[in-house]
This record gives sequence, C-alpha cells and structure tokens, in this order.
Amino acid sequence: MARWVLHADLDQFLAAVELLRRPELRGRPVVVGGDGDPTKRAVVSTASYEARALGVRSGLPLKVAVRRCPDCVFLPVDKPHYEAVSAQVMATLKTLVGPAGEGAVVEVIGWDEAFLGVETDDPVGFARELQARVREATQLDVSVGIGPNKLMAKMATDLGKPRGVYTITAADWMPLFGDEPVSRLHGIGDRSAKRLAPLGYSTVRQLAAADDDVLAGEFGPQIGPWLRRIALGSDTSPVVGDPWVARSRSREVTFQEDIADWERVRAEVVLLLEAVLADIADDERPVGRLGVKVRYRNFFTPTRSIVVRPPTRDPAVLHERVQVALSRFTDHGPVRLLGVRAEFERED
DNA sequence: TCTGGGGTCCTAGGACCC
DNA sequence: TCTGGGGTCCTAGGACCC
Repeated sequence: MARWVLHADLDQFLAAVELLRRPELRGRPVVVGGDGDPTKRAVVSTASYEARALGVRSGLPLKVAVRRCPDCVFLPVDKPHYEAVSAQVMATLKTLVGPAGEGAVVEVIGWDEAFLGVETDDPVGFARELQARVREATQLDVSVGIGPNKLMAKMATDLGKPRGVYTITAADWMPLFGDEPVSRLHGIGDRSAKRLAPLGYSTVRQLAAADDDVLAGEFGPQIGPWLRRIALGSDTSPVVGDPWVARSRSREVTFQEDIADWERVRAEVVLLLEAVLADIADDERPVGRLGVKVRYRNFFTPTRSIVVRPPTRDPAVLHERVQVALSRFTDHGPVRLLGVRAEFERED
C-alpha cells in the first residue's frame, strides 16, 4: 500500500460557521472581521463566496469592503466559537481509519486546515469518507487535496474547491504549474517573486531549472536552494501528529486613534504583558525573551527585544524587562499599534 | 484606500571569546 | 602597518503563513 498525504481545508470556514447559526443569511454576502463594525480599523477574516463575488476577500480593510459592498452583512469574529467548532472537526479527522485499520496521522495547521498521512491504495475514497464524516459531525464542507507530499497535497486543495477532491502526482506537477507565476507556490509571496523576476525566474518551470548558487547568493544558503525544490514540487517534510507547542505567545492591538502620549504607551504595554501572562498561565515554561513592537503612523514597524536571564515567570521581573525593551525606542511619535511577545526558553 | 492578530523560520551583522 | 579563522550569543529585520 502507498503512503499518501491529504490536505483538508474547510470551505469559507468562519463564514460557513456563522451561516450555520444564522441560516436566514444563507445566500447573502457575509463578511466576518473585527468586531463587526466596518467603520473601524480592522480587516476581513473570511468572506462568504457571495461576498467574494463582489470583490471582498481576506485581508481587505473593512472600510474598503463596506464601500465595495454596502449590502454585505458584517459580523464580528467570535474566536471561542470557531475554536470549539474547529476542535470538533479535528477530533473527527482523528477518528478516520485507513484500510489496514490504523488511524491517520493528523497534523493540525490552523482552525480550518490539517494534513493527514495515511497508508492506502484508495486515497480518493478516503477523502470522500473524510468529507462525509466532517459533514455529518458539523454540517461543514471541506475540500481535500491529495498528493505524494504536503506541498503537492496543499496545492491540490485549491484545484478542488469548493467541496471537491483533487489529486496531484509527480507527473502532473509541471503540466499543471510549470507556466504559472512563482508566487502561485506555497512559500513564495510577492516579495520573493519580485526578487526572482530580475534573475530570470518568473515561472515555476524557470525556477525549477534555476542555479542553486545564484539563488543562495540572493536568498541565503537555506532559503535559496529550497525555492528551487518547491518549484519542482519536492518536499520531504513529514506529517507530524504530535500536538503543537507554541514557541512564543504574543498580544497586539491597533488603536482606533493613534496614541501620541508615551505615558499612555507605557501603560498599554503593561496591559499587553498582563494579557500575555494570562494567556500562558497554564504553561509552566519560563520566558527567555521579551519583545515589543511599535507601529507608527507611516506604518514603519520596528521591534525591540531583550533577553531574560535567567529565564523566569516572575511578573515583576518581566514587567521591568519589557519596559527596558520599550525604552529602546527613541522615536516617540504617535503610535498606531503596540505588541508584546514572550518567547519561551528553548530546550534543543 | 487603508493596511488585524497570532504565529514560524531564516538571515545577517556585531560583540566576544579562543 | 596590517592585522586569521571559527564558534556562539544577541539583536533586528524580513518573509511567509493562517
């Protein structure tokens, strides 16, 4: 039997979950983002397919979305609810069993995505079973991509949406993606695409035939050669079923009005650190580094961080250290966003 | 036109030490 | 006057993802 990777991705997850509890909105353009007030500083988390047809998509500022779509229904992000539904979906995935009777390895990627590693000669049948189980348990639609590795499975999912199953094998890769722009690849964004273009690497096929030394010179010894590998559809990263453990925890807030008073900035940093400490209260690991992020009016966003030695959970020490980090900002102009991040001490 | 929040990993330069 | 090579730690920033 062959080893397959499946990528399961819930369709328009946040919007779909909201539609389940507000069936009267079905068929209308629905936008989930911020606190549901499209006049505020926030962006779209998820738009329903009807809203996407009107030009609203994830990441779009709500202020732009409401201009583009005055008739859209704007709903607040209800994180606890989505976490609960997500947990139900992931638990369902973990009940799936392959033909040999063994469970699939499930790697949860976020609220609405997971990779599954499974031993089977009928991956499509497995995917159909997966879809049926999730629908039965939650009434939600899920698309499934199938491939010999995570990269190909992930790329396949897009081709199957919505509600579909799509399989990519090694032989399909170049015919499907060879002429596509490199930014189509999972792992290459607009920034990298813009650096690759002048090197003559604009399509997936061109990047697949690129010179590793040239790539390493531009992107560094790890990332450079890795870019060529993903253009080849090559990916050896394993599906890891172990529960995910955060290496850092952070809180940040964008103010509705920029803060000009740095006494208030200091007070807000205190509040953010208290929130982070509350978030990690159930985690016993000591904090080995603290970071502060400041976004100014012009969107310039420097960060400052400081080691905490020895690593500690002592709030008094952490509050003192975070203020030291904050004091390293010399530009005391108006602040749009503040963030505080705590890194756990790593035990390699 | 306005640009959230929560994460991960990699790179590179300077300090410092042997 | 010109001055190595390697290793580790710290810090800041970049890029990407959901």
